[in-house]
Amino acid sequence: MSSLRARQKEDRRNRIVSSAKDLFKRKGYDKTTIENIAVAAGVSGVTVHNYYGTKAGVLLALVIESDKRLIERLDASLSREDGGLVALTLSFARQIMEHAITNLEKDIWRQVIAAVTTEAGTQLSKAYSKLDEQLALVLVRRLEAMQAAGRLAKEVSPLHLGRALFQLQNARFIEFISSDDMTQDEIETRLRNDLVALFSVCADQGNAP
Amino acid sequence: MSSLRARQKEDRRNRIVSSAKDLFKRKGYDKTTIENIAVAAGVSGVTVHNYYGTKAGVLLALVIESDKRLIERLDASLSREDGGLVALTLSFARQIMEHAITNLEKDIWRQVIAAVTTEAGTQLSKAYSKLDEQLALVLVRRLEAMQAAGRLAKEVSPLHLGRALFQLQNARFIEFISSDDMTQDEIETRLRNDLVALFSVCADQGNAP
DNA sequence: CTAAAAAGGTTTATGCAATAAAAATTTGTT
DNA sequence: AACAAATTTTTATTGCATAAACCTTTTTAG
Repeated sequence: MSSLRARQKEDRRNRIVSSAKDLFKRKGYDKTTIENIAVAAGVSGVTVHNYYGTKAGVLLALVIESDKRLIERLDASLSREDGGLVALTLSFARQIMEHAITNLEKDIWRQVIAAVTTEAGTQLSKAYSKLDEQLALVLVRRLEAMQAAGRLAKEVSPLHLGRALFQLQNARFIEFISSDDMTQDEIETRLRNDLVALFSVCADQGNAP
Repeated sequence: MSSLRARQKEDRRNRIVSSAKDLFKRKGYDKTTIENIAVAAGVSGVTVHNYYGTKAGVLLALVIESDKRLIERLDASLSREDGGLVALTLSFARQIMEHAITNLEKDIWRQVIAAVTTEAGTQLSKAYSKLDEQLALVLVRRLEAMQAAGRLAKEVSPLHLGRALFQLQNARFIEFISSDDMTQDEIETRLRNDLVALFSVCADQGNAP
């Protein structure tokens, strides 16, 4: 059962987040104040703080929402991808960048990245990290499918490979949003270079002296 | 020639940064105010802002100093490393983590990471990124040496491989400082898993359908 | 050597995020 | 209907960040 109180709270949360999203897009992150958000949502500024801790917290909540949708779309879309590992990873990266820029400006994404690290340990930050893990698992599932289809050597660990590829993609994604001048194409090139270089190393070279 | 003005300015910069380093270590980052730093350095609070823009800017300046020293030590130390790629990368990662925790607390490093992304485009942020590039080049030089010694296949690009390995290491480093509970050993394990998984993929699997 | 000019720092003032404590309101219960 | 509990709003404070006016000190030029 959901009491009136619980429903009202949920309602306020929704109003705060959607007001914030609206204002962030219209006025930019820096120019919108917590007070602006509070007024638009019909609550007091302190309540916004009580709910989300910081202004960045509100932003994080909003990003988490839209990322959940991304994961579903990505999972469906990548299953139609039938190239090699490089193509798969690049497609993965491209869709994430696409999703990012269609939703928010780069400078707002920079705030997101910053918030995730400074607020490490908070609920929202953990929730965000969890989504990252789920994104990595989307990749892992594709690798498992490839392995089952005999297009990936048996001795490779899909889990570890998927996580590694995700880390690499994520690092390049951060590079992408860190500069307004950086284009998607340039990032794709860099990521491709990473992958080609790594895959051109054979296992025996990696380990032995 | 350096005019009196230039020398005075340099002097103030030094006083600000060293006062800040001292205070950050003694009181922690959050507890030290810009005003504290200013008083300790014998300047006004606004001057600290004029010089470094933000409190995080002062922190960045201080980190850049100590990172320069790291690069030199790392370059020397890695040249004595004679294992495979995995061993090389792990040694690289270990020394960076070691350097990080002996200099500053994890929560201060989180502020550093956040500052680099939010202040993207500023002088200090660019300077930091440049150091990252130099760190990557330390790795690249080692790979070139390995290739020359015939311990790395001719078709591999040391530049691209070095950058890829650096990105991976850096992503795991950020993971390391993002949680107080995360140990160096755990990060090493994760990085090793990344590398082993990536190197177990052969070039033909990576590309073709 | 002195006076104007330029450079750079300080003072002063304002806006906003973040936090804490007290006060007021509303919901839930007996 | 009145009381108790939960939750929000009010009110107040600290500190980061920034802008503008004001001074001091160094340079430069006569």
